[in-house]
Amino acid sequence: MTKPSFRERVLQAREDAIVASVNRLLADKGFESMTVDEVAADVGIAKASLYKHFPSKEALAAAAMTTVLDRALAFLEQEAKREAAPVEHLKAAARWTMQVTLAGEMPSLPSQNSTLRTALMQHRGYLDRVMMVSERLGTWITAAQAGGEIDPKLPAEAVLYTIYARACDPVLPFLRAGGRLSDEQVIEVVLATCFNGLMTR
Amino acid sequence: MTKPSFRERVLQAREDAIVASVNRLLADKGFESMTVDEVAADVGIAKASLYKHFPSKEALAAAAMTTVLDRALAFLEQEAKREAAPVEHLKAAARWTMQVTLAGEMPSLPSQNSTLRTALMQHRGYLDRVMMVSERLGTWITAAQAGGEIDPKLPAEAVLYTIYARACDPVLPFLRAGGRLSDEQVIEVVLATCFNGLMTR
DNA sequence: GTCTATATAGCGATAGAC
DNA sequence: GTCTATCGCTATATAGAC
Repeated sequence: MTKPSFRERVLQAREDAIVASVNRLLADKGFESMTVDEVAADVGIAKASLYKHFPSKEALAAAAMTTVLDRALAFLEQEAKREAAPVEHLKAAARWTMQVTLAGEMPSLPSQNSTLRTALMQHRGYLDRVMMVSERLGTWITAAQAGGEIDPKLPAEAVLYTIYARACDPVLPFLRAGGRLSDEQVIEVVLATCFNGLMTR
Repeated sequence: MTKPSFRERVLQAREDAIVASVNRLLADKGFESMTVDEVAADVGIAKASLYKHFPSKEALAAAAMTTVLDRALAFLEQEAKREAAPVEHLKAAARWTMQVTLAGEMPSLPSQNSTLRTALMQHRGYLDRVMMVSERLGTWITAAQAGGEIDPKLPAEAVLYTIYARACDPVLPFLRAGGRLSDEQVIEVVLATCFNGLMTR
């Protein structure tokens, strides 16, 4: 790990700017509707220059998703140090996810048979990070089910997917559009329905 | 309401076939990835013929969404005749929605700033049906909250959106892809997490 | 690596014959 | 109303000068 040269650092900064733009546009319009021209315009460079950094639109998106996963891993690492019951860690993870989503920084997953999906499935860095996040959450889920906080009758993978799904929950933007709740209130409502259910306890 | 001629009936049948294809393709790939050429090929007619029936791709999708809403209204009407607690009606509605989704017959909503979304917002028939479905569910939600079955502290619109959101819950296809659960089991698991929450009761 | 300019392909929509 | 053929546009991606 040698010290990066000035030239390398300015290049890295540019790539960070690109990824940030992609992240936002991806969250706002989705992969299919986002165009490379838009990204270039948003970053403020020529489209051809983009392709010197990333070989394809899919690679662009994959870099954005990978970056978000790195942010998630950083958060989870901090959260793991906190003293709390496993289910509280899970709630914190879901809350973080929804905060990122409402902040417009959560690139929407490739819903179905997209070219992006096949590209991601071959992207080592992406898959590795998904695995790491899943394992971190998985240990909390197992512990929470063993302790009876999370319903032990639920398949663990169902719990995992349910938490993941908060990242693209359409209830979040809908409730915000209603205008009667602040972003914080929206998150607490969805968090409550997620962990407590719709029915009265 | 005069009896339709033979010619009218064969035309209606063709439009039904078109809508059915659109419905499936929309559920499978989403609006942006679905192409009009695909629809034409799937129906087995020329693309130009499609445009004699529907003036645009958006109109095609709107017709599919409207048809699904009609199916939903028909189901809700039957469900309303059944003797049951309000919350049971809501569960039945959510279950029906998920069944349609897993059957590949639920056109995915326009996630965000799509051209489809603006088109739907000007489509009278679509908006009317959304209103009717929302009102039907709304009365059950109000009754269930008054009776204390659904948590009265939750905003009614949050309950409504949460039930709507089962139509595009990514947990459904993910759990199915896991291969360890039948479609019926997948639905019951998601239904349980929706109404009971992740935590043990 | 950055730019301007262009290649190439696919898409929504239409023209016009039958 | 159905078809074949095509328009017009936009998108991803690249060539080539600097």
